[in-house]
Amino acid sequence: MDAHPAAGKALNIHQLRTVCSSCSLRELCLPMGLSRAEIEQLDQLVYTRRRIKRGETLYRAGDAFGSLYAIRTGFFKTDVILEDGRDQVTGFHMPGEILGMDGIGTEAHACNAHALEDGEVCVIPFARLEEVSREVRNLQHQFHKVMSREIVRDQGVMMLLGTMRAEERLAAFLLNLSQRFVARGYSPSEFHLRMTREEIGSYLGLKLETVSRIFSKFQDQGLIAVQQKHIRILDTDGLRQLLAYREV
Amino acid sequence: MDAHPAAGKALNIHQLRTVCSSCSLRELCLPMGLSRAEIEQLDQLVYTRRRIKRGETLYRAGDAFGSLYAIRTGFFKTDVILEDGRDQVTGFHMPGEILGMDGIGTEAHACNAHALEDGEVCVIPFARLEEVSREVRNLQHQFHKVMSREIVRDQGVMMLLGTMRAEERLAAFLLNLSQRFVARGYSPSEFHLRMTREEIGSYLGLKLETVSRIFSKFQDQGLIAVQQKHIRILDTDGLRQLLAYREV
DNA sequence: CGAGACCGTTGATCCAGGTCAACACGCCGC
DNA sequence: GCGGCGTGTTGACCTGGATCAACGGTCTCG
Repeated sequence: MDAHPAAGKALNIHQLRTVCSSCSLRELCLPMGLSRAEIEQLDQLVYTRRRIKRGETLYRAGDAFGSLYAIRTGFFKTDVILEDGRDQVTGFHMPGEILGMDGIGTEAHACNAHALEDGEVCVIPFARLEEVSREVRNLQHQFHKVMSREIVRDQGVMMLLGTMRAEERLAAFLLNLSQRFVARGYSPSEFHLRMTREEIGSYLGLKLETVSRIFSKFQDQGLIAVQQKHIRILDTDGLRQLLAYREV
Repeated sequence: MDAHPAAGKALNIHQLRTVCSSCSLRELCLPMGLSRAEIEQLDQLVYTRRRIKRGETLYRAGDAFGSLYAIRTGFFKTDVILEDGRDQVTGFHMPGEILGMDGIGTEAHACNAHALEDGEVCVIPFARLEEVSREVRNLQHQFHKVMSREIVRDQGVMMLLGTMRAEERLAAFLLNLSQRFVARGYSPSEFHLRMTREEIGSYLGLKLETVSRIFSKFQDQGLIAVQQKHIRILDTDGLRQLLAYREV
């Protein structure tokens, strides 16, 4: 801690830490592809952060929609719950990803977003985002891309749920996580699962016992090493072949 | 046919038929909620139509993305195909719905869009849409809502594929179609399925035999009357209860 | 209007994954 | 350090829907 910060420069350390232009995730998040000047315009609208503790919700289905949230740190899940209690995890979300776009259409959130570990999000007031993106062409386009990619991601999940067998689903899940960890500078082959077997199962349309069994099977086959939530991928190609493999 | 159209007024019958402001779907489609003046600005960018014959594709996965498409007439399906040939129908689409948003993120389409019957779409050049929506606040917002609703729709499909049993899936499917037909002024209880059992199965993550069997079962139970592709819903509440019904 | 290709239905059988049950292993607070 | 609870593993068994197979209906196009 600087006892005597140089005047001016250090004045806004807190703000500096808060803005997109100095954020280490800017290459993954909404500012992706924007120029320095454009990111500075983004800075003007993203000035609030929110800390979420593990187990807490960022928003719930039915909550009035007002903002999007960019994940800064922590791991989140989104889910939808039916009246009868069945729930479907619709996604796991990492730093740099945007949450809350489900709320735009109806002014109310359609799903629940939970923190799987303590984390922090940047609050992006949506009306302001629309305002600024009317002026910053690239921001507008970038935001459209983010939404579009969410639609494509969802199609991938449908494919997984609709056509794949249990082993393929798990393999696809692990490879997808691995890829996303790499993009964030983490190891592609060794990571900590923040979610339970039940949550993985819900996401993949499987029961927790099945998830557990297949992890054990993959371990027996030398594809991965599992120790509770700690996963090490030993044979990426082997996992890939599980996906590619088809009788004909 | 007017042999002697009144001068002036009839000059642009073709154009009149082409613009959003005189389109009967404007309450469902992109112009939803826009003022007369705003819709006229939309007219300036939507001036091309494209006819698609049954069985033809509107676009294919990998095609360069340039435009969105608003369905004017006809029934479409979108699907994703894996290298090994398995395919997943990701949606069935009716007049007033927007196709192509999957392409924005990567500049290339991520799925295939096929016409299930002869139809016509309005071509919406995407760069122009972004341009105009930078000027027309409500158009911008409306477009964001359309994308958001697509995301929410996808979450519904995930729920269906991930947590529902075969009968529930079919019941949900029929109720969803019924609802969308009503919104378009058609009968809620009697309609023609444009897709095959196999396509329904693909969408619902079931095999065509299962779809066929459950249709027969629903018929035996007096819930619906099926004759090939012609469906009559006899007991809407009965179908709803299939969804609501849970052991606890 | 007749042949052939789809498309849909139904029956018999099979099996992937669900269900139920027991137990093991952290991890927490006391 | 101990009891209890949430989480994960594994086994035995069951079942919903897949698979395989046969056949009937209907749309299409020459």
